[in-house]
Amino acid sequence: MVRVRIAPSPTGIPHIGNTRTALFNFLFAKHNKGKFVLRIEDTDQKRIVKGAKEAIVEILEWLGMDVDEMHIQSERLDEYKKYAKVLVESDLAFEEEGAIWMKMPKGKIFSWQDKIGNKKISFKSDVLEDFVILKSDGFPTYHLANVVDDHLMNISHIIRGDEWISSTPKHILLYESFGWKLPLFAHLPVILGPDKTKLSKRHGAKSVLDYRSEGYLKEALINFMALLGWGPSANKELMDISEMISLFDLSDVNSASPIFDIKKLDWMNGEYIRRTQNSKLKTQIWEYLGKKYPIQIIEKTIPLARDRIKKLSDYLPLCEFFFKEPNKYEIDLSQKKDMLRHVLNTLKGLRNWKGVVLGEKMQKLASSLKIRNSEFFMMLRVAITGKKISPPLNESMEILGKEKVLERIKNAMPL
RNA sequence: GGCCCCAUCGUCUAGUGGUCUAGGACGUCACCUUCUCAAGGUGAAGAUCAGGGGUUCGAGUCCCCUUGGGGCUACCA
Repeated sequence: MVRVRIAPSPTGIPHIGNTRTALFNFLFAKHNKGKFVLRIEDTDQKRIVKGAKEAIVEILEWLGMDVDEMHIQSERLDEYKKYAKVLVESDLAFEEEGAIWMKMPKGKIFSWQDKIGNKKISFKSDVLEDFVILKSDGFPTYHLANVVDDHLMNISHIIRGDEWISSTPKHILLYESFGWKLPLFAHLPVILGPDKTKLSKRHGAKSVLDYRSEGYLKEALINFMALLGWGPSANKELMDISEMISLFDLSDVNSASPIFDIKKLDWMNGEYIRRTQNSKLKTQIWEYLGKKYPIQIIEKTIPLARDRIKKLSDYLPLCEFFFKEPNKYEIDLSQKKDMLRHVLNTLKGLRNWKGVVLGEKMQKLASSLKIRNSEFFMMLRVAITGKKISPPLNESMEILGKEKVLERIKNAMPL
């Protein structure tokens, strides 16, 4: 029975690095029809950040990584004390200054076969030192709590970040001292930032919640994280979660540290937006914007916007003119008064207010005014939207409606 | 400093001794399409597989060294 766990400490909001570790655990568990356990490692009281635990749970829920069990270490203090005592009684540990220390034996070699890269890693015990397993405040250190819990919770595979490699010999010592069976270890290479150093809050690594509020889709984020250090042999890129689950294999995980490149995430997010059904995208944008804009108008604009946005947050800058009048014009229209008047007069008499019809009319008008199409449309675009970049004008005018279009052209004409 | 891990286009990667004068994706550039911007289509540039030694008939793929990068070295996790 495969049982894996993620063991975050509630010292901050998880970023891409922690979350990818969770994802790999999740994929591995599901692929093997095993269990996915969440264990909050809140054994360092000083570093606990309020709300972090809730954020961890929220992120897992948002991404759809449902946990089968949840444990909290601070509720299990008796357990750790009990096992620390066992070690003291068998003379493998000792007490000093209120803390309990594990004795590091000499002349031993600790080694294991790591599932990432399928390589043997070994450490000489002589370079290691005695270490604290129970702190003087009564809380265990990571090493003790981790080993005790992983054993008690029947964890079969420990899939965690690379930064734990140097601690693994300590954990092996503990397992051996208790006479417990060793789990399998898989140490994931850490994700590096563009500066090639470890992704961390200190380096401004954004929390996963930040990505959500910037308008990234969970499907895109998951897909992107999965590809950081994992290359399915099929060489597939765009995959939904069920495909990832069926393809996932620890032996396909790279040993080298990947660098986080947001450009590819942006592209992927755009891909996912383009694959989202109109009706679903409409709701997502409406909710993303705090339900403040009329959903009927959003709905009409979706076909025009979907190919033009990479993130949900790109929608408003592109489509804001549908909801309110421009308050400035990106091009000076002061020399265009005559032309705008022509447009106004032509449009006034128009009965059939459809994009195609508008298109034909405008083309004709442009040629009769002897002005290049592109120039003509640009003038009109700025007059109506205020901007040099907008969705296609004819369709936008149709959505906006005759009344508003006429009004805007009028307002754009300098006195 | 010590110990450990790592090394294929700018980035994510495919590649597990011969089919690799190294494939795909993002990004970049050009062209097509076009009312702007996108999207889409076509194409291009971009990696002497970090460097040097081996092993082998043959190495990106195995071994060693060097270099570079990263991690750990707390009564943090």
